[in-house]
Amino acid sequence: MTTQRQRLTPTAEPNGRRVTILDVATRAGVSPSAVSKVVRNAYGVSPAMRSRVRAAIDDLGYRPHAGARAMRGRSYSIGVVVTDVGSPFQIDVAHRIAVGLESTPYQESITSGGTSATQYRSRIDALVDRQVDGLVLVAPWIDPAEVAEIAATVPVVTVALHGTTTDFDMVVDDEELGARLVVNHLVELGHRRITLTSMPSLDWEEGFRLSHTARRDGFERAVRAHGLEPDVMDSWYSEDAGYAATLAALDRPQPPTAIFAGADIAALGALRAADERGVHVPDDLTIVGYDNIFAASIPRVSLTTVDASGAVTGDAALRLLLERIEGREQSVQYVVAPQLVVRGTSGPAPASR
Amino acid sequence: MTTQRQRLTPTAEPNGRRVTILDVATRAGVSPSAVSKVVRNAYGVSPAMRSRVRAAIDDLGYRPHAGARAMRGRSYSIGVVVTDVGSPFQIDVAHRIAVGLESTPYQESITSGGTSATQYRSRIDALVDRQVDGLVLVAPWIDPAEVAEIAATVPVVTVALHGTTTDFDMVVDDEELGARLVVNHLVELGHRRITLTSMPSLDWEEGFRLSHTARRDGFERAVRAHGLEPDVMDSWYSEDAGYAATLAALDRPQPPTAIFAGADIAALGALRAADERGVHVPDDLTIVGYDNIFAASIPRVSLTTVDASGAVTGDAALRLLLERIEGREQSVQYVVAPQLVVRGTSGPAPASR
DNA sequence: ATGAAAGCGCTAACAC
DNA sequence: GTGTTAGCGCTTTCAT
Repeated sequence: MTTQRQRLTPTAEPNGRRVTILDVATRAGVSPSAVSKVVRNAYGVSPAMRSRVRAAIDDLGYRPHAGARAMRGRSYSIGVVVTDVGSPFQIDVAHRIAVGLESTPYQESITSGGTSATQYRSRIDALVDRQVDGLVLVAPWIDPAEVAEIAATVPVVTVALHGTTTDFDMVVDDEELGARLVVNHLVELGHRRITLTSMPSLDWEEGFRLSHTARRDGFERAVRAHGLEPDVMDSWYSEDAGYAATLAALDRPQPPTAIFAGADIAALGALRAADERGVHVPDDLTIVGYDNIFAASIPRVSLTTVDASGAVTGDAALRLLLERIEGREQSVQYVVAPQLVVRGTSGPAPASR
Repeated sequence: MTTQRQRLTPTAEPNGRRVTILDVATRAGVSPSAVSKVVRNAYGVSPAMRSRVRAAIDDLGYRPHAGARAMRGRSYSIGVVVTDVGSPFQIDVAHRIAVGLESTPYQESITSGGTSATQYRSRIDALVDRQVDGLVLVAPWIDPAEVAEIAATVPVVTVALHGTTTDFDMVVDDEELGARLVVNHLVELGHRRITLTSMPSLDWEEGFRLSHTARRDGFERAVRAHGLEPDVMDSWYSEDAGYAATLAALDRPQPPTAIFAGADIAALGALRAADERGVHVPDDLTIVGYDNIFAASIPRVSLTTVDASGAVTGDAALRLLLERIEGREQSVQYVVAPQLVVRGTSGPAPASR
């Protein structure tokens, strides 16, 4: 009880001043550089000194000033930019990174990318201003050329950006495969008229593609492989758009027997459209999503979908990033295989007459 | 490790060095402090100088070094700690803060609080190390005494922490009122046997309460106001727990006619239990949740619930925090009224027929 | 193995 | 209104 126990706030000094490395050095009777070495687990400290310094650190409740560290060495923070905080996959990825970082000296700083490419870019810049030691960009909306520029300054790992580059690391769910799994599933069930509701590709998507484009490409390829002609409606990944697209599809003279909504959120809209029209799912119409969001698992919804495992993706992204920070020079691409999750909204095609 | 990196933004510097305030000053033919003033929109700069400096900044693509700024002045970053990234309310709050910050020089840094009080605390500490100018703590799991300590160092706004304090600002959804709205709704529908499934309170919750405790208190009070005896089951806010609690309640000799699940996620479990048992909702059993998560709005679910508006809450929290940073000394409590959202899972009590 | 000293990029006094 | 100067707390040579 005689010594200053570890204070919760770093203000063990008599005056309210923040505890600095100098205070610790004085207390331990060593030099500031010695303390610095201990803090960073650097080479060249005797065990004796190490323990004395550690004790002083505890006594004083010393915590290194991140800004000051960032000026000379590392900031020990890594930035994560997600585009859609409403996406469970993206949240999962971010969460896994946060969890994985717990056993490291790093801390994540998550930010949501905003609604435009400009905004997205400015978020990244702000992170770079904060001297993040690395960056994970989930489903980046900006031109990969820009990503490459950024990657020249700081290690970058992209998630859900499809393509090939030597400028940064990438982790992708194999969404072409995911789409193929869906198509195969549908064809096995006897479906021949399958409609995909998708999203328009972005301008820069040559060489690189975002999720929806990869899914569309995978869909078209898989459908053709079965000798069918792909039917794709340009829509959007939203509940309303899925609803509208489905109504339009059902209004055709020859409506599809299966709708692959491209994303669960759109599939929910499709489901609503079918329910309202009195079209029974899956007897009259099969609906499949992608993403395996939480709502898809609700028994009353029971949506057949594709699971991309944000956990595996997040783990991989973090590992790649830390490797880069440690000095790896070569770029790496990490591909995760998705899984089909068959639930209640998919069934045999209605007997063709 | 030290490969020659390319520059991030168009810079006139020949080597890859970062553009500093000195470079800008030289380019504009002024002093560094002048540049600093322009950047911070500080007082005492002539329009002529301002525009020259701005031009130099643009030419060079200068961006202030956040760490260096943090050493002398502000870090221009504010920390947001959420406990549950799966909670749409919390995500909403964080998102609104991010959006609100867009028109300010500040940037948010969101972090998820982890699964224990210790972890939660260490996340906060890491944020404080980064010299955040302010902190928003959403549903903080740590003892309010600790929050007060932190608030002595940096402005703090808590969200969803019920109580009174002069040490920090609070934004709360009036969850007692929310619970009362639910009870009144149920009683009006003729229900007399109403069961609340809730969560155990934390140790420190005397004087302060977290959401579930406030909801429980509100429930008990409202039920008594109608001359009934409160029936509360200790459970948890999860799908499985809601499921199990509902099965247990239905197994009673005198099962309830209405279950107030305390949270939507638990209500979904309750719904599953009822569906599995062949108990029709709402004819045989009414189920009500709280939070208005996305899944509650799906037509096939159509859950009656209470909406707390994460948007309004987030806006308020940010406003309060910025006021504090600007110098307000007095603490403020901001209470948001929730709204009952009546959907398809609530109906007239069966017993009264 | 340890410490002295020189900055990192910026802001805030205080000169002019 | 503008420039000069002195650090903020830390890491990193480079002595010893």
